[in-house]
Amino acid sequence: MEYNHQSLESKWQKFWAANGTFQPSESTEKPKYYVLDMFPYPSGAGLHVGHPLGYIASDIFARYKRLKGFNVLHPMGYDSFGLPAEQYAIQTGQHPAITTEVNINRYREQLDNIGFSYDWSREVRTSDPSYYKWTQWIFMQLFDAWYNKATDKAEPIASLVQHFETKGSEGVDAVADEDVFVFTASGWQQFTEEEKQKELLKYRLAYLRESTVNWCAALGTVLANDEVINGVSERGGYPVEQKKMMQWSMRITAYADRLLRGLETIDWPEPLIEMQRNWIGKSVGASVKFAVPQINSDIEVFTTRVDTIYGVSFIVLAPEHELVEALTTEGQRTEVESYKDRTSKKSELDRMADTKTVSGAFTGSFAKHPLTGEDVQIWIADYVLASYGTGAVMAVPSADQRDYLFAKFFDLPIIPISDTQEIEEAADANKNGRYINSDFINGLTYQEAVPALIDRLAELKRGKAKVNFRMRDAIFGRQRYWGEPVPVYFKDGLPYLLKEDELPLLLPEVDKYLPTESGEPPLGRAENWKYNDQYEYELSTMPGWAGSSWYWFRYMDSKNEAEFASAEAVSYWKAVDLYIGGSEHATGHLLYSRFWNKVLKDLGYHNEEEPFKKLINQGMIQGRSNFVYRVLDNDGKGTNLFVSYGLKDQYKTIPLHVDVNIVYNDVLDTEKFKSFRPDFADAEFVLENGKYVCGSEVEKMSKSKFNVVNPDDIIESYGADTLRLYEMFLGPLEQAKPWNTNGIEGVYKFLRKVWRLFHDQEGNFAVVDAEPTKAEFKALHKIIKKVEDDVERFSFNTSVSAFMICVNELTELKCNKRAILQDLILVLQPYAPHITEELWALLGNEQGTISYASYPAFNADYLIESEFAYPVSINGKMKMNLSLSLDLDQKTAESILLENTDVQRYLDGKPVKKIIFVKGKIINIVI
RNA sequence: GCCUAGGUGGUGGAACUGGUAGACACGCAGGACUUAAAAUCCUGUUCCUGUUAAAGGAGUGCGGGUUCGAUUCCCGCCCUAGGUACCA
Repeated sequence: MEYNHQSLESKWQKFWAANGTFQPSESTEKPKYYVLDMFPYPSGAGLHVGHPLGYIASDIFARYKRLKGFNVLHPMGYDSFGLPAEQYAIQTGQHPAITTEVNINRYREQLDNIGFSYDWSREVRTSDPSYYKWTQWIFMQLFDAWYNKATDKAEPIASLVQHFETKGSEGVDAVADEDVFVFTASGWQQFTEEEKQKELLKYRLAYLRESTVNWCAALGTVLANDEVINGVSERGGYPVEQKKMMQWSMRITAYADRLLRGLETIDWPEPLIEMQRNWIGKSVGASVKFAVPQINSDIEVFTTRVDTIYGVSFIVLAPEHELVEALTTEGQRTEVESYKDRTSKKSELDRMADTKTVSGAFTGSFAKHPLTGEDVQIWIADYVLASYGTGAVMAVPSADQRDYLFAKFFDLPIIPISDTQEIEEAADANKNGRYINSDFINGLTYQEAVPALIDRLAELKRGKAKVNFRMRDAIFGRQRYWGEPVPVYFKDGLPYLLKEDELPLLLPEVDKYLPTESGEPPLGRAENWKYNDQYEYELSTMPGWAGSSWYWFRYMDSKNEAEFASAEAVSYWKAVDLYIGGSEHATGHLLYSRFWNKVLKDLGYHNEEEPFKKLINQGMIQGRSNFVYRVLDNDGKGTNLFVSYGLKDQYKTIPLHVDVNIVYNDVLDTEKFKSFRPDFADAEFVLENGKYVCGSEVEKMSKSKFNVVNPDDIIESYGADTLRLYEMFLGPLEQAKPWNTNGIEGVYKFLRKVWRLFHDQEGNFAVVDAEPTKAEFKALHKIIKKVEDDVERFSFNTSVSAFMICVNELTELKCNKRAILQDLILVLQPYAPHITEELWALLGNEQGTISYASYPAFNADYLIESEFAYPVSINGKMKMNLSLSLDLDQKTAESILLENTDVQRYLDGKPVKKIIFVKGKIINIVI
């Protein structure tokens, strides 16, 4: 029988599905292991060959762990709320649920073809009411919680209410809005219900507040900061403007420090950790108040270099700063107004791009330096951002380059503050010297000056140590249809939660998926969209990241109707042990998930501070486009003559994308090319060596570039096992690489060789029970050890090579012994599950039992060779081969060496200075 | 600018804590089997010198250093990819 991947693979895929082979047993002595893939958004284009890379890696790992005796949870689902289905609905009127269903079915079909060991009985879809019921439930938990800094965790809002009732606002140390009131217990009791709710909203983790949002008019929705790239929307590239709106927000800033600290406890790629760190953007410094007597107010600034305070020669405010109006004197009003006007006209994009030109305007007012009491000028300039810190900076031209340029341009004083500063050409921010021109810190070092200054400022009530974060609270509303409804209704303008048993709040039907005439979100079109026919429901829906911020819990207990997951399931499966996905989610999904995980922990639903213990980023697979070269006539018009790549420089040509699926190893199938496009039907070719060779280029995989390779086509011709092995063989998992089908034959050949090991030349099954030789055992034990090492460090590409070497060795040895081959396919099973299941069955084992078999043991004895020749260098240069027993001790080896006449000849009679041993053998002789 | 990762044959890539650089695969060249093709198998394939060969020399982005020995460690530079930015 020949290796027939098609019948064999579908047979085993059906077997696994019918037998529930990959459902973990809930009651077991085995240790648990949770392997998770980032679930996909089911787009209409289906999977291309780049998508499954990470899924294949995690599947290999999951199958490996099962063979190693773990109880493995390896689920899959769909992040099925999202913009494309809604855009499609706007264009065609088809309900997004239908589009989504169709796309999911196609995804499922494609995924099934690859032979993944998912437990599909746990599948989740974020757009399914039985799922989003719990997304809404979690929103309710967040609404009903506040962050207590004293206990450093979130607590039910009831504990805050109780505190207010008994002690008033005193002693509450919360992360909250800035405009919270101060009141006594009786003061609280005198609040009306409305006033109480209004006050509590300032503390809730999910809260409503007017905030500046990234409004994208073209998409008709607000976008999160990470959905805006360089001032345009990530999706579609439409312009984004700043707009004030009432918005649901999540108080993620309360967790800034814990999100930062947690990064040290998890095993994630360094670049990803770095990205989250930057995103959170913690800066340790001080806030300092500069008094402005004219307006009887203070300007508060944030600085990370309080030690430079005696170098302050002016203050700069963002043009949008709230005090600018009051500070502007009559004489300066025209100038300030025109400057504000100019900056407001500049788009965010221009303002970011243009960091070279210095601009600003003097307000005419002065502030008092908190320590010297001197007057410093107050300016406005667009290099100060309203959105960071306090929107105001103390300018120290001698130590900050931006301040330096500003001071030079407007001819403001530059005061050196350190004896090591060199400020002829540029600012010098070094902290190495001792201070000068700095009153009581003169002569001190940086380490001494900072605490002294903070103490003095605190004494004067002009400043204090402060930590500032770049991260903002996350906007949690989208003016969109295809998302989770927020389980909230409004009474007298204030939000109230639905009751828990009223969930899920189902997404209502609408006539169109567009905003209403009055500019309300699509839900404004729903008929009678009211709570108890009386109170308006929230009209915005949740953002895309809501459903994905907790989904790993749902897999633990996906059918549970009473809880998001049972306490038993959550305490058994704990956190995700291995998470594989792309790095594009670094500051979105992966941050929000950590946030929600911490909230749910604080509220007592589980006990894991971090949701994803180990994370691997699979590299993106790019497309590799092929080109043909069309010869141009004298008028520069395209002819029907195409010239091969190597000869194209002899003609005037224009490159055209050609479908990579009619090109093999860069050689064009000219017959297929003629039917590729109607106008190529009578194409003629200038060949080289009888072939038409195409050019190539690495680009993004996309339909328009004709470089999309569909996994289904590969599986059709080579099989899923080949696809799996080849995707791993392509290179290191974490590295980005172009897809190139050229090498796939080698992997396919390998699988046929495996098949032939079990069969004789006539194709009959021919495995014998004879005792294996030492050489055969050695080949086997080498591969067992290698694969074990490789899988544990996710080096799948080197394993594939090792398999090839092993099979070549066994072929050479004509090995057809059961004891060897049976273990070989067990080791190969995670990589190529179909062919190994088939061979396992051919060996007479019970069908399907391979998944529960244990990984073969590796025996070191077979790896140790007793005697062999190996090279020895003299003074680092390769000189000779020695044949020595390995387990010699150093002294014996030395004496043998020195007595050996061959060796002496190489040493030229010189004395030996040193003999270098590595792992028990002589590597080098120094003379 | 800053942060992170990386730079090895015609190509993808290998070399685990410094120890025979180029495993394995593709491609290419030659050969066997075959009427032929497919499939399969064998040989060669870093570059330079050398008629084949024997042999020698160079060689892991560039320039230095440490070491008996460096793709690996250190210093300085160049380039590529990803992230990020008037963040005070």
